[in-house]
Amino acid sequence: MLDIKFIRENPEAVKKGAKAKNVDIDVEGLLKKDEEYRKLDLEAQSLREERNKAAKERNIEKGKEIKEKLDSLEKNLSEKQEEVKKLLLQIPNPPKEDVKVGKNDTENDIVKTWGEPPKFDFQPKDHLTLGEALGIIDVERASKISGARFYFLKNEGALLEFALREFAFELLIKEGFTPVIPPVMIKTEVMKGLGYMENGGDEDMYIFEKDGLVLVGTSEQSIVSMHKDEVLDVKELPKRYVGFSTCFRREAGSYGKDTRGILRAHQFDKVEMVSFVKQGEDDKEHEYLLSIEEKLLQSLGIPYQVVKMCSGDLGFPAARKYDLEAWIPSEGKYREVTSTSTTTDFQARRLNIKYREEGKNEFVNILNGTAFSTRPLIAIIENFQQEDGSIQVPEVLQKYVGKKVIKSSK
RNA sequence: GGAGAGGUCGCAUAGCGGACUAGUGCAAUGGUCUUGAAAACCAUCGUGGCAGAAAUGCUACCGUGGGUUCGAAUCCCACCCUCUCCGCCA
Repeated sequence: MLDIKFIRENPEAVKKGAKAKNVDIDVEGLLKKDEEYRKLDLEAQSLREERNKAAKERNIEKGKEIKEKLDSLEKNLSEKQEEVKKLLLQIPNPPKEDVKVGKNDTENDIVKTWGEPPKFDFQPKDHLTLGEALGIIDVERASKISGARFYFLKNEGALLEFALREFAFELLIKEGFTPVIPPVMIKTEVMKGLGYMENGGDEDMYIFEKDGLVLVGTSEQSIVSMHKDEVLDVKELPKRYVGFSTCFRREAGSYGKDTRGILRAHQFDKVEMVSFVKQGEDDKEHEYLLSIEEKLLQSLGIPYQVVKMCSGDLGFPAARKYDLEAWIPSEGKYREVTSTSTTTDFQARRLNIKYREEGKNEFVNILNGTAFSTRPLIAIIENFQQEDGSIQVPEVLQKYVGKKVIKSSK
């Protein structure tokens, strides 16, 4: 959510930002409604003033008269307020100055490439073929009991995932992040507050009507909401969390896309970073989160490229976003494995998360980034495959997996 | 699941239809005193909105949403949450 005052003063900038994101908004309509709202509000205020006076004087007759007027006025007022709010919530966070204006993912820029794609003197297999043969991934049985887009991770498959998690947690705790395991179900109201249920976002969610709960699509949703309606002490900032949780996505509208293997599933695990920083310090923090994500992939030895999203490929709350794409040999291309975004004060305003400095309250800036998810597992399996179908375990993960090579036990 | 208690300003507590313009204590901030500190004392001290150049004024907010009333923190209804006890259960 943007500050209505900012919109009043910078309507052109707001329009420009929305256009760059391909979002249709009605700024003029919003400002007109806002003006009407303020006019009504002023009237209501002075009526209430009279009402309070009359009550104090025990002027029952006059009080009754005012009450009647006020009742209808307040009804209009709250309707108008709803209309303003509805329009306000439809306005996306404008992209940062340095973000290229572009239509969609075809206009994203590769800003960095690290490592060399491995050269195989045999035909590399994909992660599912390898995983099934090694007995570490089982999609067939998962579909028997849960349907499409589910998987079992078994044996070293399960261990590899724990290894990624442990490795990420150890590194991030050293960096001062607070480890956290958040709830994976949050109230529908809270999810709405996050702004993820608008524009059809609810189509991608598992919703429990009876309990008023929603399964999170990323632990960012629980962790960011953790400080909802709080005023943080400036001394606590930057406040950084590393969370682990299972994530749930209906993947509606992605039928036929990435159906093979475990790249796109209804349920997967993710280690997520969330930072709360002072107003204006998000650029620095964004580079920091990016550097951590790079360090993690580098430690594994996975070749990757950093892609800076153009305006049209940014989500609704993001002002800047980087994707880290790992090399996937079976596809012969880079695929997104992690990403990081700054939402500036957009989410904070919506969730009412502030910090106090020198007696003044200010909205925090909130950023998020993936440390690891199940996806890097795919990159490991494919990049470190051997001709005999075994997989070399990255050195940094060996102590967690307990071996250097994953071989078929058959 | 059953029975009870309770949600008030950062924290703790008072208030249970009209002087509540929400009191008090603690914490915090500034100051006095002190070589420095502690203590003591003095002062300041909730959030949002609107109007205003500003000083300031008005208004809303006592878990949330409705209702009763000229007037609600206070009464009524619904919901949410927390705690205690019992039952069940990782």
